[in-house]
Amino acid sequence: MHKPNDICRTHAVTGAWGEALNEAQRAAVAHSEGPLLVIAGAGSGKTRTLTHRVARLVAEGVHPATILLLTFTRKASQEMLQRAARLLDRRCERVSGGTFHSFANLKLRQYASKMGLSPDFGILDRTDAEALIAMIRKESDRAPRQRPLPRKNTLADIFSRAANTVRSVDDVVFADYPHLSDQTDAIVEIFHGYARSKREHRFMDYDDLLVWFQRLLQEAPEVRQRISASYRYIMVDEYQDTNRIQADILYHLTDANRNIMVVGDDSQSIYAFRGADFRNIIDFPKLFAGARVIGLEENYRSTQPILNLTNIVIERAREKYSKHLFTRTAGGALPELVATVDESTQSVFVVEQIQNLMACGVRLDQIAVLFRASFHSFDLEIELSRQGIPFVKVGGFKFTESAHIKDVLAHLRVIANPYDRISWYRILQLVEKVGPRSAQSIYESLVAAKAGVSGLFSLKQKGAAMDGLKQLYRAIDSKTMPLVEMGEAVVHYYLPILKRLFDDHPKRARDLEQLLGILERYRRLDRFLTDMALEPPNISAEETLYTAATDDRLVLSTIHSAKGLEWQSVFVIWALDGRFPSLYAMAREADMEEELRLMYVAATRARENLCFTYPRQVWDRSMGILLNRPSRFIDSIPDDILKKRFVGI
DNA sequence: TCACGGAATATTTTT
DNA sequence: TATTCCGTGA
Repeated sequence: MHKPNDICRTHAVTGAWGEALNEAQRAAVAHSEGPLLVIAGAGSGKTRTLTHRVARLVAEGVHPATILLLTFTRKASQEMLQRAARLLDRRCERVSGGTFHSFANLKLRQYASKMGLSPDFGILDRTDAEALIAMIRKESDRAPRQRPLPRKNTLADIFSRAANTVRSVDDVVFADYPHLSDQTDAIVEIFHGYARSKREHRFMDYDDLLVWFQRLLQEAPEVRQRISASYRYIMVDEYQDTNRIQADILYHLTDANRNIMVVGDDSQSIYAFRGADFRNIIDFPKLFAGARVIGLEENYRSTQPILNLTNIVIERAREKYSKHLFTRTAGGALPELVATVDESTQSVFVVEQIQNLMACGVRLDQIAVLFRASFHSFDLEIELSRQGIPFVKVGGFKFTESAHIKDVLAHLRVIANPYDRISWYRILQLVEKVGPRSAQSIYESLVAAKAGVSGLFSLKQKGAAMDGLKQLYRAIDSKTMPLVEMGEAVVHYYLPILKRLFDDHPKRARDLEQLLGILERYRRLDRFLTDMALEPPNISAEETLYTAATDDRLVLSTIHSAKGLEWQSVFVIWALDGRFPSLYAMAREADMEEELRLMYVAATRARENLCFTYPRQVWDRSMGILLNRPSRFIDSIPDDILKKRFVGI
């Protein structure tokens, strides 16, 4: 099925490494100078096209380091370069690239002085950022209020959205959080406090990396010239998920050479809630006049019956590059829409179907269950455990975000920077008898003492906590030790705390061993800490050495985390109007459009079997309404495209 | 001021 | 599921 007739296997572009390309892909691979937009439909060989182009350029003698490949995840860029290396040779691995954030980080440190920044800034991940925001919020919360200030999580969302959409905090609150508009002044004040504190402590959060890099390129022409001249070819993956700052960064990066190729699918833009603007892809030809546009519409993934359905779904979108996916494969089962009596019947039904598929010889890891929100799978998880079906859940928390890893990292961060307020607060409160109050006073006297880590003892009365603080001091007074010993000392100190705090400490202790293993690969603490924030190891919190042994497991995933992946059989559960699209999205048309695209992404993950399920009647407590329709995105589709079924008890 | 336990609650989350 | 919130007792 991967060998349609018109493939030109003898063409010079593909001949060297023999992997077939279709005509559109070949045109994209052969493109050399000037801007190029590739609209790559789901399953149309996007990655193949990118990797072939990298290999082709390198094969023709372009120096790898002058090719810049920007992606959203480190994993994506690694995989692409490895594939290119397999096509050609290891030179492809020397292509410049990585994530927007890691690239910004690199260049910002290099040119920090141009912007009056210190090159040794620390990086705040989302958890750190929230912790700092929480502190600022507490400080500014002296006056009595009729209503509590928004939670730290909400505040971080607001600030991040303001940065990513290049709007003021006022605007964001007014437009996107109208229910908080009576607190706008307080929110803005916290925002300024947060910004001030970051500068004072030389911290950058994820958004700052992009914002400052954009500013550097814009305000320092000589730097812009130097950087842009050093990349002859720029390629960007998942362009539909870039935000305005990223688009602007790219624009500046092409100052010297206009050889930019972006690849994306506007129909799969599902990160607008984080500031991604799918208009970037629509506007690309306006920004880069004379841009060539190539569409990849031949699908190599799904059967025609599945594509018939997904084409209908995406037809319902308002604004898009219209595309119509097709395949040359014949046959295939109709997608199904199954109503069940209630949630537990839905779980039972899905499990039965999975068992049927297994009986037919389908491997478990070729089956996925997708859902809108990560808690939608809770009931199913229980049923799967009951039936002894192994599964992995992807999406949600990352290895480096779990509390125990953050705890250990915080100790190391204090060693790297003894005035790191966020980390001090965190580790001090791990000491017995020390709460928020004591942490604050200890930190304040520590800063005043200006004696580094040993300033820990500058506060006179600490009474009950003294013993714990001494132990803490012993663990982090290790500036001169080799890195690994430093880590070991911290973990050794932390293990008893781990046991006190977590019931599942054995599992978490193994994670810490892994962390030490990673630390061994580094020689500099600051590099290690930066990498942990920007390029965390690719393991989810669950995915330890232990569980990785069995990889034939069912996949449970949020739709967001499933982007770019495919399975033989896909179940989309909770396809209930009000859950998917979620009630939250219904107020805003743009949000509904994104939900629709999300449904499209879900449906296009399936190769052969696609099944939607929903509980027929669900009472929504928060809104006080009865949900009893299938998702509007797949409602009223004729039976010869989508087969309907009801499952009772 | 701190620790602890039970209850409530939950969009999505590449960096 | 797992984090966070809130009340209680020390």
